[in-house]
Amino acid sequence: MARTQGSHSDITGPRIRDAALALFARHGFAAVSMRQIAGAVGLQAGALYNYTPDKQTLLYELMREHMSDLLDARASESAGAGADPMARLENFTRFHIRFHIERADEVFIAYMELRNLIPDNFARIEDLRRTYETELETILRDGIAAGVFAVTDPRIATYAVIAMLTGVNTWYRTGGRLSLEEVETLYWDMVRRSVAA
Amino acid sequence: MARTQGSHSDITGPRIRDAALALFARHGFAAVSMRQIAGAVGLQAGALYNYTPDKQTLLYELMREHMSDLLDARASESAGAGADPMARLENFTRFHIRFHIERADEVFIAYMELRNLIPDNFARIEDLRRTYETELETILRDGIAAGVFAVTDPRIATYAVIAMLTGVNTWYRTGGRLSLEEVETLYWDMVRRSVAA
DNA sequence: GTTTGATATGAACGCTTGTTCAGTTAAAAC
DNA sequence: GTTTTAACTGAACAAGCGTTCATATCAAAC
Repeated sequence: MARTQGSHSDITGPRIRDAALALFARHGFAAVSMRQIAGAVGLQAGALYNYTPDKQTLLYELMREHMSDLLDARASESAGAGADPMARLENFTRFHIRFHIERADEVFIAYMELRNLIPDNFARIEDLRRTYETELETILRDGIAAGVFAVTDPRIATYAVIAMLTGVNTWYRTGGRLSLEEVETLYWDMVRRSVAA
Repeated sequence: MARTQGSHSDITGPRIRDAALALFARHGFAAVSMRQIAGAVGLQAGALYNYTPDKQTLLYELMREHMSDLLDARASESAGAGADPMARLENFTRFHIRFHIERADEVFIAYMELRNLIPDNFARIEDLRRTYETELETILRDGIAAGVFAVTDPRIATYAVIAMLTGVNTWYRTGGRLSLEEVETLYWDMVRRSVAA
């Protein structure tokens, strides 16, 4: 009988998700067939349905896990960040760049394939994203209240900073001209100046 | 006989491109069929091949025209912009936001569907984009030379500013809280501070 | 009024799609 | 050693895909 949730050992489920992730990132969700995914892990297409109820859910789970990982990783790192808004903003900036570069495929999918989610799933992913962005907005508001930031509209500034940071993914390649540490510092410099009082 | 380039009156060609544009933007290139496009303009699928040799070229032409329009519009506006780097940067910033919001569908496609282009077409579109971005990089370099900008890495700063500005498209909706003029001013404020000496 | 030629139809082509399922396999449970 | 059960295959399903083409339509040209 078909079965969607894990049993005892289950190494196949993650392998399918990894293959789907790579293929979706390279060719796009709509352009990848279940047969291609199955082929990438040495199975026939029908066997995939032991691990996912359908293709849509496979995509949704990839996105949900990614956003969930993002929020968990962020929670770990912001835990010991102290109260100073400037330090928190630097911490957020460097974290965002590092995490997003480390998971370039997941990030790409989470941005590009939103329209392939059914409305319910779309709303859930957007909710997680809003949670993440709200932390940045809070940092900005705290900094304004403390007089260290001069920002007219914290919500718009949040969008602006996130877009700028996520943009690193469009050009950064490992082994290029700049190390990740250098990139972080360059961007932190621009973020700081764009909001500092 | 089939024919790909315009004849005398030709209102159908543009109507097909408009329909394809809207459908590609909403559902993605791979998820839209030639029959859907044809249906949107009241034709059968076969008739589309009087106007385009294939689906791929239809996509490529949409992107190419968009990038071409962008470069033309930019050339017109930067013509009378003077020599002051600060003024040129403000002009570029406001132009970018305005043009990209006015053509949200085209922008969306030009970013999202790059991977559906065959390599030759991809290279051509990227070339046009690089031309556009180079103007911003030149403004930044001129401003550094003139001592009005303090930017460590002009190429990275170009990427950062473009990403920040294009990000407006992900949240801006006409009739929302802020007018386009207000958005331009908010972003110009952040761009200016992020690069000013 | 006939001819021309562009424009459209609608059926057909071969192929791929997501998904289902009866049947095979092989290992674990008793 | 037999039974149970999860995992997988391979074929099938109906539907849809991009594209081609013989044929029809109909306005403009002569």
